[in-house]
Amino acid sequence: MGIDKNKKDCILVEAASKFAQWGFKKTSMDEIAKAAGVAKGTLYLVSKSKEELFYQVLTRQLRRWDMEVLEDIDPSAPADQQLLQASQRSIENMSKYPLIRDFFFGKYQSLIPSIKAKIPELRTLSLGPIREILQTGIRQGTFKEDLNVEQVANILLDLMTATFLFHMNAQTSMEDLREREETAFDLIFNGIKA
Amino acid sequence: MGIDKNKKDCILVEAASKFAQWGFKKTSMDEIAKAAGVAKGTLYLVSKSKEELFYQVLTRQLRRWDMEVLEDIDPSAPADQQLLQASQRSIENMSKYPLIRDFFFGKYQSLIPSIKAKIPELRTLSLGPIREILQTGIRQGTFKEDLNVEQVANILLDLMTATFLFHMNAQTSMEDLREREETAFDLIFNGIKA
DNA sequence: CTACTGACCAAAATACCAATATGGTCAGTA
DNA sequence: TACTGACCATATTGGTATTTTGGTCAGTAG
Repeated sequence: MGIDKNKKDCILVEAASKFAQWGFKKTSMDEIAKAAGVAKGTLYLVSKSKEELFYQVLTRQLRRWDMEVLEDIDPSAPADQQLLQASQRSIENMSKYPLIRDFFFGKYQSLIPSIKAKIPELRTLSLGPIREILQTGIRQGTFKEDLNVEQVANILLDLMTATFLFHMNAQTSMEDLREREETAFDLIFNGIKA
Repeated sequence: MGIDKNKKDCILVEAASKFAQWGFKKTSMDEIAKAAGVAKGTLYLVSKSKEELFYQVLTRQLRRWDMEVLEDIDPSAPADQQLLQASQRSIENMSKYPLIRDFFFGKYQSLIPSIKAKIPELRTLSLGPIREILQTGIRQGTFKEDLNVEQVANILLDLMTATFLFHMNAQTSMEDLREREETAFDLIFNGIKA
């Protein structure tokens, strides 16, 4: 019972594509339905509103993002190296996943009121890989054992977001971005204390 | 020769007030002129265009911001304490100086094309206090002596921006913001290495 | 029976355009 | 000569007729 799994997948994929291309406001449900080869009413078997559909797309992309971040990390490597790789991959992903990036930038805040209530859940999802690596690092003895994992993970995510935000605004070169990433990571890992 | 200093000050003050209240687009030159008790033409003795006037207002606010940050810092205190105070004050200032905050958030990027070219100068201004404290700290032996001051200062500014951005988006409490600030600072100072 | 459709509706967005407001200028004034 | 404000081309606004949109649901196909 319920909607066909393949049809649902197709709808969510097409919706993601359209939302990424035109943004939330400028993408119509008709457009999505047409792209998915489905009647408009069917969209409402997937989600009860456009905002809800967008939220589903967002969480889906976020899970894919997480997978991609974790996917090219060597679990047997030292945690600090894992963390550096995860950071770099996350920042790369900001170009690849405009919806997620805009969410981190707080763009949907004012545009989609209902998303405000969902921030905690979306954040929790976003923090997945970092949190895991931090915990691994603590277990391995690479990181301080009294680390407030949740707090530190949030700060790391903020830092990545801001690094990319600046990169976009100032249109700095990729080399500058890389260098900044590495300095930031070194700073986080070793601190600035003499 | 040139425009009267008091008149210029008055214009810049009123312009700052109006821009902060209505934003760049929704503030008219007529409005500013009226508020400053001056004819519209006089504004063009201060700057050759509206965008240029906005830029002048921005640099002025930025200098005031810097002064306020430095003003309640004890120069004889250890550099790490100075840095913490400067960070906290900067984040407080984000509420007080909406124009600066929006500049950090990259809001004028798309709105005022000419501001893109000015980013490096504005950034240099913004980094003033942090840079100074970092250098003091290195001289005092509080911070590592091989620190890339410019790079680290930029990262710290990014981190503050992002911390406040998240605070705004997720509408977290002031206590949460404070706690996050402190954890972030501890992280920057000591690092996460075991 | 039920997953799915698409004509349908109220509400929102858009295209259009006359009226107004705006950024910028410059001949004139105090 | 520092300053003014009427002036101009252009951009923005308000009003509104028209189209599009989010969402529904009676009906259909399998």
